[in-house]
Amino acid sequence: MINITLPDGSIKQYARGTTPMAVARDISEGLARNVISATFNGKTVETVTPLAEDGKLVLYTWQNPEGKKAFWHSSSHVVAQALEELYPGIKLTIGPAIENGFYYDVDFGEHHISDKDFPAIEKKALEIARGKHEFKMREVSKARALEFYQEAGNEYKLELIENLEDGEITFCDHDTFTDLCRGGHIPNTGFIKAIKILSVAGAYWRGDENKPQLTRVYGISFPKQKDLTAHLELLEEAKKRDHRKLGKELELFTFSQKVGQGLPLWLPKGAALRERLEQFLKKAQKKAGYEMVVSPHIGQKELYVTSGHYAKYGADSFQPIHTPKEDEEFLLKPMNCPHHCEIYNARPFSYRELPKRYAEFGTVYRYEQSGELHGLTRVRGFTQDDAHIFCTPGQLDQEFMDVIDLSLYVLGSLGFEDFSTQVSVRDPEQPEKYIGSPDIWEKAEQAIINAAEAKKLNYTVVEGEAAFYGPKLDFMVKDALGRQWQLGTIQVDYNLPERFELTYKGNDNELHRPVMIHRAPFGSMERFVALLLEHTGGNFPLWLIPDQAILLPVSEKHEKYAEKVLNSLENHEIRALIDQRNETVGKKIREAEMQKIPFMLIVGEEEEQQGTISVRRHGGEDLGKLSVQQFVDLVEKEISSTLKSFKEEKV
RNA sequence: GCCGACGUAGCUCAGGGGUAGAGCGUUUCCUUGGUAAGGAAGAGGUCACGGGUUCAAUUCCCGUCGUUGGCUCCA
Repeated sequence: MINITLPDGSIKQYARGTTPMAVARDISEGLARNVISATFNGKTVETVTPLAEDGKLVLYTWQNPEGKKAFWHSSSHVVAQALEELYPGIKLTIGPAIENGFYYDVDFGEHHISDKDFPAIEKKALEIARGKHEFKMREVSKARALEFYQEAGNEYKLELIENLEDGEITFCDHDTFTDLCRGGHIPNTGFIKAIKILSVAGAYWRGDENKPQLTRVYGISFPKQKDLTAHLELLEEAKKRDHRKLGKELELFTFSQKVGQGLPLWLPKGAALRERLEQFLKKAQKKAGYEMVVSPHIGQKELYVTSGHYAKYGADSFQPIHTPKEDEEFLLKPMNCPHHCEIYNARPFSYRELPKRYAEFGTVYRYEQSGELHGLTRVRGFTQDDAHIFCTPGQLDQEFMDVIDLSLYVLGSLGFEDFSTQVSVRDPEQPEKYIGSPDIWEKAEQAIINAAEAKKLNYTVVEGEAAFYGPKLDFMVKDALGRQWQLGTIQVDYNLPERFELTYKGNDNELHRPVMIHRAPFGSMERFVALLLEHTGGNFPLWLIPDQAILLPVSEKHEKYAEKVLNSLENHEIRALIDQRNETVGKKIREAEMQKIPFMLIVGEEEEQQGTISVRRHGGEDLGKLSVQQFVDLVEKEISSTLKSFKEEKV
């Protein structure tokens, strides 16, 4: 007999060789029907794997992420079988589960597939799934495994097997299909009731652009047809919220082929919105002791050689700008920090004067590869809400925590409640990727973790994600559809002060190196606006939205009155406009709704008589007739409830 | 940059070897209206660009540019 510990802590005895499925059946018939995956002592096992020792067993259903993983991984086997049957001679490589679904990387050889082929693949895969074929794992010797794929002529699988130890190689069979596989499957293919092939894309073998390019087939599957329908609806919703679509509809920004790809043009409404975001942050930064600085868009190449950016990004950035003078070269600035270092260098500082906090909405240029460009989230010219804090090593912890406060204030004011943070540290395996000595890195990493602890942030540490000049803390925001975005960033930097020979005089009358903090709570204005658009679906917070109210005169007779109301709204700094078109009220309302304007103010005979406005909220709620003053109060109250000032005194 | 898809009116899209269509928008006229589309008429297109095949190309083929889904990278 063996002792099986379940997640609730209970221990049950079973005959040696029992299976997770048998345990599930012992607990309840219902669980047995739903269990699709299990871990034993932390290791993924099949639901039919015999358990030979005491241990902890966790059973998973579709409701658990682990269950979904097994489900999607199993689905990739089924799709792979379908592909092999439809396109004989293709070479399969790897087919893992991903966050939402799975993919299979395939060398299609002579075959070409496009989205027109998806329905046939889905049909074939579903046919296979309906056969309720069991997934059966078996151990295979390395020699046998190599032989199998040599016969199949699949050099990719051979490469995978070469890197595995004899004795740990397993194959998985279902129906007529066999694949090299580590394991973690659902009991049989019959659980898969809905399969959707989502897209195909190129992907290099092992992510290396020097290796052959494979075709990656993305798909997703579900245990119920209605789950697939719901998922497709979510994708539709994401499409509706796409910032590129909304940006066009709401006239915020555009792109021009003539100007160049990846170079956004901000339209008046978008520019004004950006301006409000900047003012909002400037106000908070002023309170937090920042000083604004301004630096030009280009700098001598030498500047970036000193900073190390040239060595790191030179090849991938805009090529140097030459002047009439021989050998003189300038670069479009890829970052603001070198300029700010030189601003710091403008005069000597005493430790009594630190920290210095230099802020600038600095526009930077990076030559992103054309395939990387995406709406406003990945562009070639963008404005960072950048600042660099120069402080003594002793001030670092406090400064870092203050920046966290500022970032939290920014997120709170814009309605992001669901976020986490990530501490990015070195990859210990690749020290050559980073500049600066290991002990300096060690100190910087520790400072960040200390601050995150002190601020009780929900954080995870990720190795290898640090910038080349220092570790960082990133804010990861979940938007309304649950998608993760990387936003503001705070980075510690001991390297640039060294490179630019920054100093301050300490109380010992000696020169010391300051520490630098790079930080950008928005990240970049472009990306932040994109995220806000997708998060809010275009329904920005009232303080930020381009048009807060629109006056809708019932007929031309009431335009004069509408203008009068508009005037007094403007005196109260409410952004409003009048729809003066010769259209019916119904039509004006419909279009104001589609423009997502928060308040529709209907003015007609009655309102003019009473000196009121009829207020309709976006979405249809009727707030009745209000005086202009009552409406102004309403707007002001709503704004002040979301937009508190930074470090507001409690009264 | 690489692989796939796409590029038709200001916008969203249909069409297809014989030089083009819808809805919305826009213009003009009628209508002066009460909480998500009042009516009529008109204007608007070198079918992304360049080449090839063809009697004939917007349609088929090739290339370029751009957009897009990924790969690598990053704010």
